[in-house]
Amino acid sequence: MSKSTKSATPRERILETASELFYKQGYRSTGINEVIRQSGVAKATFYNHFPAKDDLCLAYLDGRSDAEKNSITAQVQSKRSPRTKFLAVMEAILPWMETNDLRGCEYLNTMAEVPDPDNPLRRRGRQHYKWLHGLIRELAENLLESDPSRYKDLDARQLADDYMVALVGSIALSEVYHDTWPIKHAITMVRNMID
Amino acid sequence: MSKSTKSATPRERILETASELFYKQGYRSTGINEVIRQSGVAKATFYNHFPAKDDLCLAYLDGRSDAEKNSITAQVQSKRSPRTKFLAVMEAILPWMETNDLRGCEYLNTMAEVPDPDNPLRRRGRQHYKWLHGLIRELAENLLESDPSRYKDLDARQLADDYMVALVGSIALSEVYHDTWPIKHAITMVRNMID
DNA sequence: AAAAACAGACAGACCTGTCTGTCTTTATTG
DNA sequence: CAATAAAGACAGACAGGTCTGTCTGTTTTT
Repeated sequence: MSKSTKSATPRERILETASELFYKQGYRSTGINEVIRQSGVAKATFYNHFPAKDDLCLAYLDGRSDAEKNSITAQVQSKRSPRTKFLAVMEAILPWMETNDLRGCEYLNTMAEVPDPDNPLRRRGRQHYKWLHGLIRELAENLLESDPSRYKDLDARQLADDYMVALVGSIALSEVYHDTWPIKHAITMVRNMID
Repeated sequence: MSKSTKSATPRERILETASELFYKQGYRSTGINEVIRQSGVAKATFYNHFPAKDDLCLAYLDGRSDAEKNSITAQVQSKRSPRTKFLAVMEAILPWMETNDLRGCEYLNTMAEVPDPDNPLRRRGRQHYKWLHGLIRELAENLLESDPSRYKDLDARQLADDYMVALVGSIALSEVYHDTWPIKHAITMVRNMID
């Protein structure tokens, strides 16, 4: 048992430990036994909650997805204008990445370890990115409608696609370079798209 | 033994087999025994050429890097104008990705499995992307110098950074969506950067 | 004759998942 | 409230398989 995870339920302890380890070390590099040991749980208890390792990974991805959705949604709502709401998504990436040791996106990393496109783990990644894409698309539409004359040359769909490419590219590149400059750069890219 | 890999030397057979398997299945998911079996080589022979599995992975990444460098360089040189040379890099990604079952970039995928930033495998990824970045930067400078009045508002450095973010983002996204639209989209993005 | 490739047994560690049995908590009763 | 029943958590041995890497010895190539 590692930290102040004593009061939580076994399932929570397992999931919390696994999320950390899967993210830091990768999915395949992290063994069930390591998760069990660090979460201070009996093996039977573990398999009672998660029939197989893949189920644990699914729970990990789902948990992260929910947390990210809540975090991003909150940050968008905290802004006033359509313009600042639009920019908020990309701006949220920087602090998130900085607190994560530049380990990149959990979905991209997991997908790299799971080649089969039909694997449920991969579906989760697609789902999450489709959600993000939809959100950005929506924010783009709101922005364009807020000042049609100014943004008459822009198309919401294309704008959202541009946004996604820049966002994902900056995350992946920052992992490659182990530096945050690509994210800072992508922030200005997104800003230039609409200014 | 799988294909027409009989005439090649054992080392070549090993490397060719491993490159396929590592790329398709991932590094950790591919066992040495599988490589040995499929390349039709004795185990002692394998360990005679590659002291450890990581050495094989390094050779795999280096081989791919060289091949990509040659391929991209050739495609750039086949173009005439600075503008088409500039665009050639991004345009080269589409056919490459299509022939690869949208499995994405071997460096991004491998780096996801190797968390330690100082691991030599990760260094290789950084090296390769720095090379690519340098090439694009050079092409950007040539482009800007070719018509200073037209491109007076552009900065080569920033242009190259934009380019890299779009390029990497489109590769990662196309793996997520298992579709080539992000790459096609990034091609127009790059085009819009200079037109 | 020397170097390299072949074939494959083997060691030791690690993996996921099962199983047995005990202890603790929680829920349901009288 | 108190006794008991049921559910869940604990501890850890164990099975069966896979992993990397070593080693022995034979055959082929140079």
